[in-house]
Amino acid sequence: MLTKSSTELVRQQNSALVLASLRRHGPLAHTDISQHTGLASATVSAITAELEKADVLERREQQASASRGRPRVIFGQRRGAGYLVTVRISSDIVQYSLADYAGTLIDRFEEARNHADTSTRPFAEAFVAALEKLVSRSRIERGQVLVVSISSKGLVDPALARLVWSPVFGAQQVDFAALLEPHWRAKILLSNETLLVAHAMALRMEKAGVKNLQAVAALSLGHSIGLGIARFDRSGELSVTAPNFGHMLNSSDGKLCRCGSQGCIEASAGFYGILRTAFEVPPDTIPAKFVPLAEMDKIALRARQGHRMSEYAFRQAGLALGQGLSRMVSLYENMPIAITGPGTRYFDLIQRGLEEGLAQSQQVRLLGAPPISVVPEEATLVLEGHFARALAEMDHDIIAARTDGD
Amino acid sequence: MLTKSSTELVRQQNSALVLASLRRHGPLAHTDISQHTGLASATVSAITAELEKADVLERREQQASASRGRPRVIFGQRRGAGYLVTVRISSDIVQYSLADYAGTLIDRFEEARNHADTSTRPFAEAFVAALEKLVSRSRIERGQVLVVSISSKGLVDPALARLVWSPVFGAQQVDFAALLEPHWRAKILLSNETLLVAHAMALRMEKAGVKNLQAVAALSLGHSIGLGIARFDRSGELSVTAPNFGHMLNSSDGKLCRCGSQGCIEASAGFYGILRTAFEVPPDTIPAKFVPLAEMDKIALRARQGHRMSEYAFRQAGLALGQGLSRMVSLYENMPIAITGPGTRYFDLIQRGLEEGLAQSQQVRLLGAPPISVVPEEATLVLEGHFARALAEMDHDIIAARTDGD
DNA sequence: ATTTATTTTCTCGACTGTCGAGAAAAAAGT
DNA sequence: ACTTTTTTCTCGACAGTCGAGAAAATAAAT
Repeated sequence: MLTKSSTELVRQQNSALVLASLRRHGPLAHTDISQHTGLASATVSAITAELEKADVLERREQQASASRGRPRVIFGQRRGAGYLVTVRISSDIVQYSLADYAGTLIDRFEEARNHADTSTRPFAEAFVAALEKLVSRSRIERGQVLVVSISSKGLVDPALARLVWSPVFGAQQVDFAALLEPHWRAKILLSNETLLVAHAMALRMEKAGVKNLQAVAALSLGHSIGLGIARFDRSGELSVTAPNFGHMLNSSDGKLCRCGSQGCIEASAGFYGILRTAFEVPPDTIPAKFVPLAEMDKIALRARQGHRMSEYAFRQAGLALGQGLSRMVSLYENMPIAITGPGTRYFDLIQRGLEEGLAQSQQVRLLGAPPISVVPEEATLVLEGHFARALAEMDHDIIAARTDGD
Repeated sequence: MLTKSSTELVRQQNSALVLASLRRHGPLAHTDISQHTGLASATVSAITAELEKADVLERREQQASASRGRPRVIFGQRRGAGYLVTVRISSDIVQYSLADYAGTLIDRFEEARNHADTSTRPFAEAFVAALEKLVSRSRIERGQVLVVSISSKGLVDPALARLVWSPVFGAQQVDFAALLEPHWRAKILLSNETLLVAHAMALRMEKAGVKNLQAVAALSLGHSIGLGIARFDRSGELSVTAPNFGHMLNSSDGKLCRCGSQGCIEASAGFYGILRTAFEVPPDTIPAKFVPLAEMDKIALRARQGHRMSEYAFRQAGLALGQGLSRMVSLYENMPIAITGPGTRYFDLIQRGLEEGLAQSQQVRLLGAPPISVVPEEATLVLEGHFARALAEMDHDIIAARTDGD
């Protein structure tokens, strides 16, 4: 159902527009805001005045005025207007970060994960304690943290902030909302890691001035395989999803996946899948859950030296990925694909198979293969996505609160 | 990029809301409009008055007033405010319809297709002539036709109104916009047929009061395989797409598809694919382009009587469909699936394989199989979709024109 | 030191829109 | 004829955007 509009909503939308343009371009003067948003100067005045009174924006010192004329007043997000916490859960570590409303990092630390421990209880306790440590170390009230943004690989229920299935905990669900509910007023965002990568890539490409950008996909290669899709919807907003790509059915080849199904993409293209093929382990057995990168490097070295089975394993991985991506573009549309993750270091070995797999579908033959780029620093992208999403969420919440607040 | 908002846009949105609620519920009185839209009574007055003056709405005779009190004034779309033409291109016939702005059918006829003729030229000429016939027979000016909505199976470029790939013309593209450009001012909409089915199903389910409806998929079974996905986006608007599902890669089994690729879903589940398997024709040959329904009925009969290879052919078709659908829900989300088309009459033979294919993916095992319903009358759904989309388009255009028109 | 030019921000009135309340209209019941 | 009931219509208050021009604040020129 469509919803009704009103003059108040107009203000809300335009306020959001102002905040968004400050996010995109950094602190700006009145004139620039007007230009970037298309709003009339008078409107910008009204909005900035209101946001300034609400302690959301603050005036920044302008740099030595190069030109003559009345000096510009630079507006920027007020640092103390709120804080955000990001939690990046990866296979071996958990990284906690604290940042302010302007997006500047305040504190960050990592904690090692205990692989042997597959139950969620100790993890949950460590998680709550780490958050406590984060705020107390920086002398921030829990109440000032407006958003906690958590990311993990696996299948996520974003609405309920519940981890449905993850490589680490399997089907043991983790309910983050319930964990923080009692003591934290912050909004909990739980995102698939590769979703954040896709989000960050979309923003990067938009900033780089890519024309007619409709959608971007991110593919993460590692122990597990992740896919994120970011699409600009009709209203120009970015809507991102993390499909269950790694465990999408690839082929009825009987390769057992650690999820319990057979023939998942990950069973061919995840690290353990590559290792299994390279060592000719029977496809119905699952090798060690976590394959050390050094081990993968060894296989890659052999493959590059011409060892047949190792080469074959990587090519099969590429094939599974290419076929999966061909299905993705068949079901969505052609879009640029960014490949990240530790697996990118084997891209030379994967590429041929990947292209072969892509070329097998009509969509690709008709409209050409999607442009593929390799962006190794996954962690950076994940953090970029965390910040972008959390700050946008804060902006929206603050604006929404303003209206019905007083 | 977000776009700025203004008071005029508010009026536009709310006018659209009023027109949409009239579409959904039929002619309504002031009070009902206010209730359905959530707009204040005064606002409804302002909007209806404006639309009435613009000859978009008209007052209808109210039925014998059952209750006392001031009699209601019923508003409805004015029939003559514009006309729409729908063209349904199927494998054997082309159906042309003419309807008015209120959505009532004025004229309809069908023309047989010549199968032997695979060039687009004669088709294009017949198409233009049929449209001419449609308006002249009903004494309507070409200029009064505001939308021509065309549907076909195959791959479509909705933005350019160009048929990119179709079962009939293959890669020979048909540019409908160019065909009508010189003489028609109407907006040309070109949609994949199953996209319209998905749209219609979404509206039906919404009307039936299904709760938490996020998305609906329609799967059309016949000579070719089509899929439409309708999703309600954040703003509550319905956005529908027609992925290239029939030619999505299913399996590297070498089955040649008529599109030239190998292993397409259609190569297993299209009528010719089923026939090929049933008759044990080598998978690298393509049987007759159009398999008569009578022929398929015969195979189905044999299958139901226990003939192994026929049974197997249908089960393989189901398997390919089920695996494809499992990929669809992996890449999108779980959603109700409506199956239509002539192939539904063999659903009993397909079902087992379909369920088997679906169950092979983690997504389905984790979140359950999507609810599947069978809705045989495909043509009805296509027309429903045509009308819904064309009328919505007209509503939007009329409202948009109002603002910058005077 | 004062004036002028320039650039930016701020302010005012006109306009468009929504909303709530209550007046006006129009029919049925008494 | 009067009352009741239901619905539509109208009015004034309020919220928002916009264009134009006033005001502010600085550098350059005199």
